[in-house]
Amino acid sequence: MRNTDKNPFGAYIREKRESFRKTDRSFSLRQVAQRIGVEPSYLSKVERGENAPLSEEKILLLALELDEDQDVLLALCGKIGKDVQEVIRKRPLLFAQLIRDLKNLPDHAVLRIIREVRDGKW
Amino acid sequence: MRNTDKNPFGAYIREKRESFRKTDRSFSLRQVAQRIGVEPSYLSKVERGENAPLSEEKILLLALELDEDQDVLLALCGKIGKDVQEVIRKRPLLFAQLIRDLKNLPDHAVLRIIREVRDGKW
DNA sequence: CTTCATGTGTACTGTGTGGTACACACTATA
DNA sequence: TATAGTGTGTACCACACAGTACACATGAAG
Repeated sequence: MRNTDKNPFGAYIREKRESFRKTDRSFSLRQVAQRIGVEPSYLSKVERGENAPLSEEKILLLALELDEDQDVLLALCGKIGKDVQEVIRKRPLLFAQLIRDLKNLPDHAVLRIIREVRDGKW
Repeated sequence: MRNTDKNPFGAYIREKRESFRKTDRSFSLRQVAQRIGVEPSYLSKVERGENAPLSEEKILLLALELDEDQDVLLALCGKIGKDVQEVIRKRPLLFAQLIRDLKNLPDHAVLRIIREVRDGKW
């Protein structure tokens, strides 16, 4: 596999950051890097997809910065939030199986379950 | 935290293996180690909780060996199966949210959902 | 023209992961 | 009593993860 492989995370956040930057000069790479707590050179590598992994903590900060969904950004990095992982690990028989059962359901069916759960029907 | 911390995985599989061993001498540490493809000294460290991580692949083999549930053994190691992870990463908005919503539901409620999904009601 | 901010290249680091290789002491057994 | 098998201690290893530190070239702004 090539060095700059097709991981879309870097390109995605770069685009998002630069779009913010058009109206807010505080969204330079350097300043965003400082706000999420990494060196500019490192964020640069991240944005160019140079196999520079971000920790979950930084990804969550970046999601706040760029007004993105945390779970989506984590997923783009191949990760899953620790809180979600913990839910599964505490009741693996239940949750691992449920997820496998839901794997092939279409979105609208999963959404229906979510709605029913939220309505407190359970 | 102490070196041999309170991770229960090692003690758990040791007990299980030794119970098998009472009726089947092929369940010595060495032979099981060979069957799952690690060095005996390493499995020894695993069983004594000496911070010796097993890869998912070996854990799944061990689950077959010891007639244990794969997801449960993985969970005891603080891991989640790659297949389950992939389901979540492919549709993070749906699944991460669903899991958080189900977090505090009692077992029987989750089971009801599983049953309904399996009955094809969705 | 200088000065400041910006993005990037290069080198380096510590910790965790997932192991191997081999020697050692003990035990069962034939 | 040889010897085969058993569990363990010690040393070592490669690679992934998650970065820092600093120099450099460029571009914008005063």
